[in-house]
Amino acid sequence: MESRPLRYFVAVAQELNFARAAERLGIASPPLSRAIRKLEAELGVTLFERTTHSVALTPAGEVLLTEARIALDALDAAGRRARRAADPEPKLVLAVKADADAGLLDPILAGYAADPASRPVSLRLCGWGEHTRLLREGHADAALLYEPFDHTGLDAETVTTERRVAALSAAHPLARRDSLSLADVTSGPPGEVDQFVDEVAARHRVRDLPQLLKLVELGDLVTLLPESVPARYPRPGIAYRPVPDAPPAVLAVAWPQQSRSTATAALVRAATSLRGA
Amino acid sequence: MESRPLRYFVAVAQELNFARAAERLGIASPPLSRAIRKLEAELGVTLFERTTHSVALTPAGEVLLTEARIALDALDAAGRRARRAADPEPKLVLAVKADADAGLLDPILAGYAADPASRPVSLRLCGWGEHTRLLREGHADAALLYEPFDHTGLDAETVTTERRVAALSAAHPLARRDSLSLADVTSGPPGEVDQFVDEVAARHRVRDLPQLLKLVELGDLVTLLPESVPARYPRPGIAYRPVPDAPPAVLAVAWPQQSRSTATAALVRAATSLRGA
DNA sequence: AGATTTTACGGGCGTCGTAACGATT
DNA sequence: AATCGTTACGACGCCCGTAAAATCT
Repeated sequence: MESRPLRYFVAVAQELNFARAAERLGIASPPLSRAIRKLEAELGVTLFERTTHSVALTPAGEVLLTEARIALDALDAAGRRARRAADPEPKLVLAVKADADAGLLDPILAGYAADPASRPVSLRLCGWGEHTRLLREGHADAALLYEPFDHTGLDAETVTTERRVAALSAAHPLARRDSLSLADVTSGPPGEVDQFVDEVAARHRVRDLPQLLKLVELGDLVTLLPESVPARYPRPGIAYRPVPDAPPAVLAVAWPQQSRSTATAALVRAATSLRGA
Repeated sequence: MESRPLRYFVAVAQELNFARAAERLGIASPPLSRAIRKLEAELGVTLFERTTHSVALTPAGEVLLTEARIALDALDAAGRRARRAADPEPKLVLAVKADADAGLLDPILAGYAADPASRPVSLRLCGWGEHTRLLREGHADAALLYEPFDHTGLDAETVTTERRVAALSAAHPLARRDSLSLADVTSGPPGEVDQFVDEVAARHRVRDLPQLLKLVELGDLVTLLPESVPARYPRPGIAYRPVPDAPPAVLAVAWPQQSRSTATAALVRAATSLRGA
């Protein structure tokens, strides 16, 4: 199994259209069509159900898509990590989303710097759910992120857990109460709080916390945040109210499972050693 | 990054000899030499320190070797899993080493068969430490195996924990005692028991339990075994003695981390539901 | 009729193999 | 002298691109 046909396959599977996929790959349609047929022949499996005006994945194709993404990520990561291993002054790259650190980034870095195995740290700021991709593709050595996330190929340790607060407009009727319950906020089935939080952000096309808070201030939405946020983002127009029955927010440090780096291990030590504090 | 040069690289890194690696790959030396140079150029990194009569990996090469193995395994696994996904009557392949099941294989299979999500099971018997390779390369859907093992790319749950017993010749002086301590048996630093067990087997080139017991009977060695063994392998010439201070043997069920198969999930349920019993 | 995938054909680039060279033990 | 990695060179094959055909909406 070669990697190039697999890249072609992923492109087609994403576009579900040979012409567009070919364009994205920078080749013409015919070679692409043949490459896919050859791949199907090699595997002895039909990957796409094609009619002239529609392309759909077969069950085998679905499986290959998820597996192929993993394999191709690993391939990219291999090259990138080898390159970085040749760096005479290797930096430790830590992926963090702005403000998604429970205020612990500085103490973690301070504790890390004191470790003899530590290295200079390069922060890689990233957005929603990018952490895991950066780790899997070899762009980052470690990441600081909130659960839940896809643990595939990663190891992780909990850094801290926080209670949640609801953020709502100061003018909102619920703001008059001192404390809220989960049902007041999510209005959905319980136990899906993490999904709820992600969906709120995704639905409004919000990419960072200040934007989200702006929408809250305008009364457009109510959301749940870790309790470390209010102290760092006081807003006159926003009321933060505890939600005692909401499950806690879990901040974790994650790293590629196969990592054998002592520098990464030291960072994990530094991050987890704050749990007691 | 293409997969073929990476396969070539792994071959050279394993053989540390271009000629032998080329032979193993079924090509001549020159193309291999050029492929490696090209790969080094692409990465901008030196992978081997070559003098005419010695080839050694650079640090970057070491990193690439471990990463490349993972990526190539994932690539193979992708093809194999896609093939198997096209099977209209898919079987669940369970990797087990003979006698390394704490006697739980039958109950697990029985419980599994009762699950509506279950499928016909095909047992894949394997040897020392092969389980993880079978999982990673897509040959097996799940494995039943003792800790410790390399968890990279795998998820696992504990099935059961067992106390350990020492197996020694009935004629051995220690056999007169009712109970032994760890120090009597390992004679090495403590806390390395799992390593000790593996090494005993590796050192004597033993591939299965009956062979190992034969050596024990002859008085050639003393080893630690899970306490489920004596009942299934009574031997007049062998004394089994409890070792209370030995850490327990942990039997686990493992599966590829990215698995979304309900059939695999059902097997895991069946295996872990025996914990209480 | 329009859009899309697939077959047909010709050209180029990559990779391979044989042969010769250089270097080290 | 022998062994091993590398360079040189000629050839084969795979993959690509353009053009045309087939098929479904």
